[in-house]
Amino acid sequence: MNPKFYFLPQEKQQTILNAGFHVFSRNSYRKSPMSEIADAAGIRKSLLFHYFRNKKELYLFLWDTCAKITVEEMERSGTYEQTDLFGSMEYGMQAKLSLMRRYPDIGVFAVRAFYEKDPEVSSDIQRSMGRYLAVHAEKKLQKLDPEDFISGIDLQMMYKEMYWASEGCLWEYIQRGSMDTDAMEKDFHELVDFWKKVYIRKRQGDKR
Amino acid sequence: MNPKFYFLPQEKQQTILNAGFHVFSRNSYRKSPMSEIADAAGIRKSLLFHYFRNKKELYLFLWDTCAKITVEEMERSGTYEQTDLFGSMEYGMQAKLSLMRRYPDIGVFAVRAFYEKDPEVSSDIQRSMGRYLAVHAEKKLQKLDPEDFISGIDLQMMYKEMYWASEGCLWEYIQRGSMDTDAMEKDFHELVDFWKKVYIRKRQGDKR
DNA sequence: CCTCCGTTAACCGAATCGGTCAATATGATG
DNA sequence: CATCATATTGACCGATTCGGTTAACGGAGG
Repeated sequence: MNPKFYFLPQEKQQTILNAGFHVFSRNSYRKSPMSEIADAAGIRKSLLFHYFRNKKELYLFLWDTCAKITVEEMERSGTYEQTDLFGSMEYGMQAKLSLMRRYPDIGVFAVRAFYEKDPEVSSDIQRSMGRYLAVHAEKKLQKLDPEDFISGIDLQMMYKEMYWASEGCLWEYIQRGSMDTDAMEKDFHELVDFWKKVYIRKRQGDKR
Repeated sequence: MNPKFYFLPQEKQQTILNAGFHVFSRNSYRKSPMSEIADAAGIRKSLLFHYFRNKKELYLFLWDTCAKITVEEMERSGTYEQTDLFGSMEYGMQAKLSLMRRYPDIGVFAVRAFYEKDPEVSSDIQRSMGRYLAVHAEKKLQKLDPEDFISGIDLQMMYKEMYWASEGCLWEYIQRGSMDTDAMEKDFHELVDFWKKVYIRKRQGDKR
């Protein structure tokens, strides 16, 4: 990638990145034309080729950038330091939302890239994935105290259910095409509120 | 559409339909080549054009077929007659699963077609949608008796949460690319079980 | 042998693809 | 104004792919 790209004004860089995320998130690698990305970025195709030698380079650059800023955002938000389940859930959501406000299509792009089958890029994606695959939050489950939740509840199932619900909510917005992050934030917040009310054990002496 | 298509053996019809659902569900209308569909169906492109005059005709035929068999399956399964919320949820899921066993990509196809923007087909899709848009299950909510559920629960939120969770679960399978309907059935069933345990009010004198 | 018909190979013109490059626009400097 | 470096573009290329057509193939039945 041409280092001159980094000297572009932040805003222009972001526009180009978003154009890439957008097109690659809606089509497979092979069916994502550079021309379409250039159009979405408001520049000419030739300029896009000026910054990135070829399509593959742009694609992998987007993938790396995606991983980089995701990790940055997660650390910045303090999600990892949260010990409470619902707290970390909400923090994680906030991080995701803040990311999606700057890069609306980054989430779908990441998923699609991860499952991309095209031999021209799939191996590179999978290889670099090994580096980024952090020890996922599943560990959280073992630290949960059953006494904090309503009696008899299957904590693993609860966690899975919560995960699916938030993904399903996200999916609804994705399908619609418009990424109204404010509405999403509201929905997510209501979800967490609902979970708290339903799943948390009410102890005698608790306020509320 | 060439009426000869109907005289094909059921199995071959289904193979062609599935090939169409598959390709159109993974790419936009414009980026779904007829050749790819023919390949997926195991026939030559020219034969595909023998049954369907052009791409648009095939696409709209798939859309109509999709609507038709969905309605059929819903009626056959008896989902509409279910009065109990979780019962209708489970019946609906079973109907969806039975559909997806025969037509693995029909669900994603339907969603994608509904949001398709290409001017060559979007207007036709939207127009015919008006005919199929049944009075959705949302009415169910008003018939629910709050006494049946744990006290203080927001029923609307509960319903929304359940919907999202099932969609999120579905999404996970879609992304993975493989439609393991048996595993899905297991997951869905466990979900409903979980909901029942958590949301239903336990009355004194209830068995279990 | 012929006829019928499902099926195909070969082909067509147009469009699109990734990528190149000479030319132009822009802006700073002297 | 002239000069020069840099940012950006238009025009172009060869290869491929697209939707769609058509003549011919090949097997079954008479």
